[in-house]
Amino acid sequence: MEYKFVIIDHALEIYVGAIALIFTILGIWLALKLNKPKLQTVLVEKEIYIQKQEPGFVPDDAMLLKMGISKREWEVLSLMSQGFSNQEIANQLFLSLNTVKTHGSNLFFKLEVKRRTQAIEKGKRLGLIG
Amino acid sequence: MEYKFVIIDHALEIYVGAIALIFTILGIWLALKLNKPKLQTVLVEKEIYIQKQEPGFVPDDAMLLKMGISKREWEVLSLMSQGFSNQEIANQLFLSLNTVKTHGSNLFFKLEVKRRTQAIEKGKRLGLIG
DNA sequence: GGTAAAATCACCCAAAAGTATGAGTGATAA
DNA sequence: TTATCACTCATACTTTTGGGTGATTTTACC
Repeated sequence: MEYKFVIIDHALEIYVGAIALIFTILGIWLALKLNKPKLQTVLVEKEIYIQKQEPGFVPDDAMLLKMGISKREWEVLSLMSQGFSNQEIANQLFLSLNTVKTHGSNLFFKLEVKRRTQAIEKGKRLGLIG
Repeated sequence: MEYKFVIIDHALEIYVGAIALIFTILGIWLALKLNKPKLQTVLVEKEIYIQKQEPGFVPDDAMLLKMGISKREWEVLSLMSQGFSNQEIANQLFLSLNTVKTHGSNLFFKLEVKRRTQAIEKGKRLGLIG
C-alpha cells in the first residue's frame, strides 16, 4: 500500500529521473562512439640490454681435451652459463631432463666442482666458455 | 678400619701394580716419542688455475642505482657469481640463510630474472660485477 | 665383429634454491 | 610525527638441482 502511494505521488519525478538516466547513458555511449577513432599512440620505451657475447670466442680445445669434456657436456655447460634451467636446456637440445642432469653431473665431476655456478665460473676461467 | 686392613694386607701387590702402571705409561710415552719422526712428507702437485679477475674492476654505480640494487643485494650477487651457495654466503656475511634468500629474491626481481645463473649473467652484462 | 667411449634415459632420494607472506628494527626524509 | 626504506629473520611451501645407480643405444675405431 505504502509503496503504491509513493509511486503514485512521485510518478512524475520517477519518470523524469528515468529519462535523465537513459539520456545520460545515451550521451556516454555517443561520446565513446565518436571518440573511438581518436586513437592515441603511447610510446613506451623498454630498455633491452643486448648480450655483449664475445663475438669471436673460441673454446680452448686443448683445455677441453685435457679436462675430458665431451661435446654434449660442453653444450650443456654453455647453456647453463647463459642462465637456462636443466629443463630449458633439455628442450633446446631435444633431450630428456634426466639426460641433461647426467651430462651436468659428469661435467661437475670433470671440473671438480659441486654446483653449476662453480662450473660456470671455472669454465670461464679455463676458457671453455665465453 | 676395613680399608686399612685391605691396604696393609695387599701393600706389596699395590706397590707392584703401581710400578707396572708407571712403566707401562713410560713405555707408551717412549714409543710415541721415538715414532714421531716417522712422519712422511708427501708432495702432491696440484694445478691451480688463477682467476683472471678483472684487476681493477669497479661496479657501475650508475647502473646499480638505476636498477635500485642495494649494497647487501650487490654483495650477495657478487658472492653468487663466485659460485658460493646461499648457506656459504650467509656464513661469510654473518647472516641467516633466510636473509640471503630474501636478498636473492629481491635481486632477481630487480634484475627481472628467475635464477641465480641468470642474475650472474645479467649482472656481468650490466657491469655490476666483474 | 668386437670394443670402448659417448650419449641416452629412468628411478629414487636428498639438498639447495626459490616463492610468498609477515614482521620487527633503525635510520632518515617529509 | 608519520612515512619510507634497507636490512634482518621466520615459517611454510614448491621447484630445481644434484647424487647415486643402472641400463640401453649409438658412434667410432681397431
